[in-house]
Amino acid sequence: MTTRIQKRNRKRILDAALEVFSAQGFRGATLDQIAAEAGLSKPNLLYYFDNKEAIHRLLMEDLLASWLEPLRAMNPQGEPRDEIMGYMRRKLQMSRAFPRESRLFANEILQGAPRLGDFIARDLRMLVDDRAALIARWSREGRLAPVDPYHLIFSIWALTQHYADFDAQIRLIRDGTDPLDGAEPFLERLFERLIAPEPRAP
Amino acid sequence: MTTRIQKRNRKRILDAALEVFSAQGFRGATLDQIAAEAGLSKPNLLYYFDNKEAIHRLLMEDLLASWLEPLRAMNPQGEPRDEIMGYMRRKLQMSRAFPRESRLFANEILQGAPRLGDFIARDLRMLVDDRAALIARWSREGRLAPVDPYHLIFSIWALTQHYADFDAQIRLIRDGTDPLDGAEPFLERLFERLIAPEPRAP
DNA sequence: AAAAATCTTGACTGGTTGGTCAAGTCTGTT
DNA sequence: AACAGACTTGACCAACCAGTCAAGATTTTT
Repeated sequence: MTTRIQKRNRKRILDAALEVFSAQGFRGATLDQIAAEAGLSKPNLLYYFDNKEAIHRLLMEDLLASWLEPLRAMNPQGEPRDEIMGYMRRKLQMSRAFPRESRLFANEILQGAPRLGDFIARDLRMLVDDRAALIARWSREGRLAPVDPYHLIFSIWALTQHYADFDAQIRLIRDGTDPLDGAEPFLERLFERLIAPEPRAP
Repeated sequence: MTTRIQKRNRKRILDAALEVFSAQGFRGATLDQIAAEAGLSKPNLLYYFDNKEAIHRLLMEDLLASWLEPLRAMNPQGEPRDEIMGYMRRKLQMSRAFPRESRLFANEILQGAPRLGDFIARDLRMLVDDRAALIARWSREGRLAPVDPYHLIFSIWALTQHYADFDAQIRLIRDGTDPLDGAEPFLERLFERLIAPEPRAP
């Protein structure tokens, strides 16, 4: 049974850990930093989680579901262009709402995916293969421009996650204005032009 | 005066440090890892560099020049579409030739640009502002499609660097094939379609 | 109110990390 | 060969780090 206090403190710890791990990576983060950020003592942290690894693992597990969902939500029965634009919009929305989660994921990949390797090679890969096949079919049917489906998916990842992962850089260049200002119409146009099929020869 | 041995060992150390820093970030990397990677003892490392910070700083300084150059090489007198496509191609080439440098930079930005903040807010920003103005002019003159110049530059960064920074992920999904396979034609097409001006109304 | 269960922390430990140093080895010059 | 300067390293140190523990404080249950 989990008490009221447990709920509150576990949440505090995970939020603090997300802040620190997403900025410093697993090795670069310390329990002292996380404890300070959470407003708890270090032994108290370890009363709620077995060790540093366990905190990180839980964050990762929470990440996984939300990471697959937008792509999984793509509907094979839908209108191709709406489905792809919808996926792009959902990913962009996630970068806006969960930038730290995006950076946590980026850190994991930069380090060579030591903890998420299995998930990526199995779950994510299966889903991507499936969606790539779907997009390839749509292209073959002339409902999308002929386009490499894997690179299309990667380009959606790259463009949407960039706004969260490189937030610090964009802020410094654009002098504090929200990095995502104007991003949505720009990306709409970009992908619209990329996937719009040429008018068919009669 | 720098001797033959100094030259060789400094290079070894910087190469090893690039390997470790780009994968672990500054805080996550240890001198022992770098020393092992370089095939030298730790005190020997510190015979050639004052401290950990100094090694990292030198890597960063080397990075700066090569980071600005492709954008600086954009020619205001050139043909707009060639200049933008050329810039994209140069950036992609850099991701192919220097993936570790790209990841080193990504790590720095993920951490909030603690060491490169000044450079970004001053040098990079000035250059980007200048090129953005150039692109805006080209758009106004009808030589490019009307497009937000900042987001155009960011999209080139996002798409080209993604192949270096998320290399581990792409490899796991594409089962070992070179992540950059097919990337160049895909990006050519993407940016070609994005910036091609609509035929003018007569 | 008192007992039980839960929560909190100061003080500690063993291992790691960045960095020092004195003593030794190697290399180039005469 | 012998000397000077350059290079290398084992042994060490203080600070930091993940994690432990016993003792006390707080909350919940009876």
